[in-house]
Amino acid sequence: MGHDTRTREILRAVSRQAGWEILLALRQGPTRFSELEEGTQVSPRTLSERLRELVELGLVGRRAFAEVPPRVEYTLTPLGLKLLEALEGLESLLEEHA
Amino acid sequence: MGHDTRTREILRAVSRQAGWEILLALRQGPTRFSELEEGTQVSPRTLSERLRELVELGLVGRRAFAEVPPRVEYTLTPLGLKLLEALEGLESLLEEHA
DNA sequence: CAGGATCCAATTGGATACTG
DNA sequence: CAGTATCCAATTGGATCCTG
Repeated sequence: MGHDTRTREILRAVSRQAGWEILLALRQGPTRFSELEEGTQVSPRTLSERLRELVELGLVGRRAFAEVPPRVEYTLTPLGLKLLEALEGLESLLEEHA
Repeated sequence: MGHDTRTREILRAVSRQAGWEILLALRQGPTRFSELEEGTQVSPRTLSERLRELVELGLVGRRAFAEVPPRVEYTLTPLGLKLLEALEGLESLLEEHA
């Protein structure tokens, strides 16, 4: 384990269940838990776990509103956006080479 | 599931056990199975599985020599090298932002 | 609505022993 | 040497039900 641990954690999170889909969805703007649930077709258990990871890694922001019923919005952080763009760059690099 | 499946498989493979370490080791030049085993500290089971994936994905090349005892050398393909470089670029992008 | 808790199934990976 | 086979432990994720 070296200084690259963080990068690997990020790659791991993104490549795991619903990771990539969440980032794509959030690029459209702030998104609620239930919207992500529909969009990603993933179980609440997994969705909440993945979101927690992504928030912890600084890729996703979480904002809770004191309302009834409760509302929580997830957003892409600037870092999350950069990552997503970098990954898409990587994607086209791989496509050329296919 | 869309056209990005391949990219995700690649990210997944690299972020899994010994994935990244294999690519790093291979950049030094052709490497044998046993050398990778020592270098990555991973079980033969996992190492062989990961290598098979990476070969299948086109990131790693495999060359077997008809010798006794047998010799097999793994190398980085041009695509593997590009990927590694891209990932390192991503790494420094993430570090700035840490 | 946004999750947490629980139980279970599938996947992943280690340890060890074995073979072409 | 370069793996494969087997058995087992740990991790991951789905389904379902529950709650602040």
